[in-house]
Amino acid sequence: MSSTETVTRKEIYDLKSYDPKRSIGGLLGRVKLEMGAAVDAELAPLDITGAQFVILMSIALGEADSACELCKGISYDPGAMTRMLDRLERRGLVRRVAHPNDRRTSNLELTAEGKAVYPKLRASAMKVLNRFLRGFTQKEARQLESFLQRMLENG
Amino acid sequence: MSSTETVTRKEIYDLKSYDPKRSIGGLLGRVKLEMGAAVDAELAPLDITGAQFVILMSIALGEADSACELCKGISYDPGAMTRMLDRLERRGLVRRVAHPNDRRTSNLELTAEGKAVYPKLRASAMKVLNRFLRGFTQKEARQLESFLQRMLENG
DNA sequence: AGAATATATTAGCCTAGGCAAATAAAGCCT
DNA sequence: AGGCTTTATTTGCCTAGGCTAATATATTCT
Repeated sequence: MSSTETVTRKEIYDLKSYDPKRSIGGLLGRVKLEMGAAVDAELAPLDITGAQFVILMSIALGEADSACELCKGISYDPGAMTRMLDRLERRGLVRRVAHPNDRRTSNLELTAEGKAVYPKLRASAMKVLNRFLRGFTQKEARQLESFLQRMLENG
Repeated sequence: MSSTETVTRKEIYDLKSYDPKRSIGGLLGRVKLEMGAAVDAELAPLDITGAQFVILMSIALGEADSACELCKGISYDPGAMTRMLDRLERRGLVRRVAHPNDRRTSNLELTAEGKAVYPKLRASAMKVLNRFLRGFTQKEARQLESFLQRMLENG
């Protein structure tokens, strides 16, 4: 064993090297913030917020058809979800339809207007995302996806 | 040119392949959310929130010594910052000291208690971050940092 | 110096999410 | 059927950030 051996660490950051702002944590928060603002700006002409976008997408893609499922899917507060859906319903994008067998819940559907804006939402989000990924190769993007996926599984 | 050539795309996502939830955007939001919750949980015993952590770190590292600089550094609302500093001051972690040459602003300092908790904050944040990065090699972590940095520069 | 401009902070109002309690309807157990 | 537990949603209250206007200093420009 050489006296100058490189120690193989299990941990990524240690007390010496950890710089909050340049760390993955700091960068991640920052990127999320900027990307969120960019999405909001992109959707503003449609009078739809980034938060609403997430809900609309979930419904459109059939990932959830009730408030409860929506909450489970994205760790969102049920009370906040009620109000979110109230807004989307008032806004004419979503409809609550009585569930045939369960009177506790409502099935959620996009209205005609909701279906009409959906492709625009999709395109807007994609546009922003592609902008932030300018200069990335497909391989790098897939790698970044996999890194984030792994972090999620570690959480 | 072969009829089966692979088209080199400039854009990472296209209308066919873009799946919001599995996209870098969706994953990023999710990871941020989970990591934020984990940091909050880790700091809860110290009665300090994740948001407060960010401010305290900025002050501790000398990245900002006034409310205004803090806001600039992290895109935070000035009004919210006033109230944030009010809370930190009431909490006994931060002190506003008169600036000798400019009576509009105050210099921000950590109190003795602030300085005392600082290492704990640092350790807590690091711990959470390392947990989310379990299984990552140093090389992968550096690569992830660089990806995020590039996204930030694209923003 | 005096006016116009820029900067730093603060206060008021609004929106929106988190939490806990309330309500309602299922589902289960016997 | 009657009672206990679970599930789904809603409501009220609290906290906290965003936006705008107000206030107080500084700075700059004649």
